[in-house]
Amino acid sequence: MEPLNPYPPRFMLNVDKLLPCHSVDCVIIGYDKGALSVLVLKWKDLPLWSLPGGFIKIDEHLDDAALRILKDRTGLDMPFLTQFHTFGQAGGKRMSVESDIRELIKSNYPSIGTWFENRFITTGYLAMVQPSECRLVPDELSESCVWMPIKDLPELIYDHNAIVDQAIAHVKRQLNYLPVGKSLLPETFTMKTFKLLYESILGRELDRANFQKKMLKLGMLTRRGKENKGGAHKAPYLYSFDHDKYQELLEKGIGFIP
Amino acid sequence: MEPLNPYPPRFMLNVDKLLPCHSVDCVIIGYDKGALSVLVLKWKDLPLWSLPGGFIKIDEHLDDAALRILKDRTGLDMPFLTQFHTFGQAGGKRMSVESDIRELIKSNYPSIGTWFENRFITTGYLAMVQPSECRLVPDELSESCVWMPIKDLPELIYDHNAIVDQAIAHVKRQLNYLPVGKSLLPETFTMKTFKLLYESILGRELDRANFQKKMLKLGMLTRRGKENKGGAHKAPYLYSFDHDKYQELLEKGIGFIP
DNA sequence: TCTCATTGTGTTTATTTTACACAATGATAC
DNA sequence: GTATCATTGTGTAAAATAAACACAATGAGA
Repeated sequence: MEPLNPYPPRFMLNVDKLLPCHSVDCVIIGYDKGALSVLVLKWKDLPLWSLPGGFIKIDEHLDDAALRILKDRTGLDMPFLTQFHTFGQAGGKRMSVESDIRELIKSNYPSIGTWFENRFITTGYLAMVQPSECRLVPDELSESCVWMPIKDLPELIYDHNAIVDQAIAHVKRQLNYLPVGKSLLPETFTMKTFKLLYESILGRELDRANFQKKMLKLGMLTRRGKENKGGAHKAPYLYSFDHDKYQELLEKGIGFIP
Repeated sequence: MEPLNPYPPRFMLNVDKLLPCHSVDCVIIGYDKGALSVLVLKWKDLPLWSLPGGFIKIDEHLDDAALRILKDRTGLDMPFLTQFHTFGQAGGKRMSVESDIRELIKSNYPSIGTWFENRFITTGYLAMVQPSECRLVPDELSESCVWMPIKDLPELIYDHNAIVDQAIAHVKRQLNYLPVGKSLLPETFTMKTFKLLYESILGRELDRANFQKKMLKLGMLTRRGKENKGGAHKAPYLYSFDHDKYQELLEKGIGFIP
């Protein structure tokens, strides 16, 4: 005998313990093989993609809600995480897309009730992580949780594409105050990797020689030996961050890039 | 015959049409006589000071709520207004102060009911205005609405003092991207006034000659004649902004100050 | 051992920042 | 009138920084 409903309710929100008009969306950025990626969720049974997000418990700090969501998706405990904007749209584009999605949710997950019909204000959080450190786990509504190159993101629900754009713009503008290197690079890395990271964020090429000299002069890098696995060329040094010095420079907002 | 309740309900919130867990607090900054000031409200009948704030209507954009609150207090239609942080505290300091205030509100404004017992997430908005352009109007809970020098603010309710501090820190850090001159200075001004404004924001002295040359070189100032009312000294030029050029420089984030 | 893309560092030039000098101004005091 | 003087507008030299490019060293692969 076939089940009557091919999409039985597998998801239950404890709605009574959540703030009814505020949510969190996370733009989780990773860097791998020379490109920036964002963590996105593929919905169960539905042709929808979205950012990892969630709701805030009645007695939970907003930042803690973001941390919890991040930990649930990536397993990470102490990632770099900061809010970058609160999106307060009441209607317009968001609502028009939402109506389709609401229908889909209603028919597939009737147990959620009218929760998704609430009007939510959502705070966008930016996280920067090392993909290799993550143990990706989709949420109850999703079938998978994957890294997608920022240059080639699928269409996301609501205004999530715009949220990603704004997160990237934030990173670009706040570059001198964000721990991009420390958060996105592995423990040791070559100067070429470091420069490529900056170039993918800034969207422009940097002079190799000047980048190298500037970074070294800041005094936050420690040489860790040589990487002997490249091709037919000089083996580059490996570097790691002097975390104390790095933090000190960041707080003073001393620029890595003018 | 005396009224039974010396504090009759004079204030009614249309609670049904408001988001129940989100509010807006405005740090409205003005500049006058060489000092930065913030607009604060003195509560009716209570020894309390607070920032202008309010709630968001169900179908209102968060930014529009902030605009509405700002217009209600100052009469201004097109001020510079931007959000700078969303405060998501669930308990701690905020709640402990809040309990006193809740008692006061309950006994004095019983019609409000338990609204103020909700847990609110609040988005801080920064506005920069010219005090001389404002027609100050207190809100329903307040008896007055006044400019207070930032250096000498009274103790404010909740965590409003911390919100002000964070707003100022935001202005300092984002100085090169915020229209401080255009927003805070009158139509015409002397270079000395302009420099004093930057000095009060940055909290340090700037070289007079270099400041002047740099600002002139940017090409956003128009000379408007001389100010002939000073003391025994050379009369300074008056300047005004070339608004198009000013906007262009701001968007590119070209620095006024390195 | 020769090749060669890549790497580390040096040098030169242009630009910006900093510090300070100095003449011009114009209301005030005499 | 005119001498005074704090302030203002501009200039200039020194120091620091950024940009552009040169070049030798490296080391796996041919």
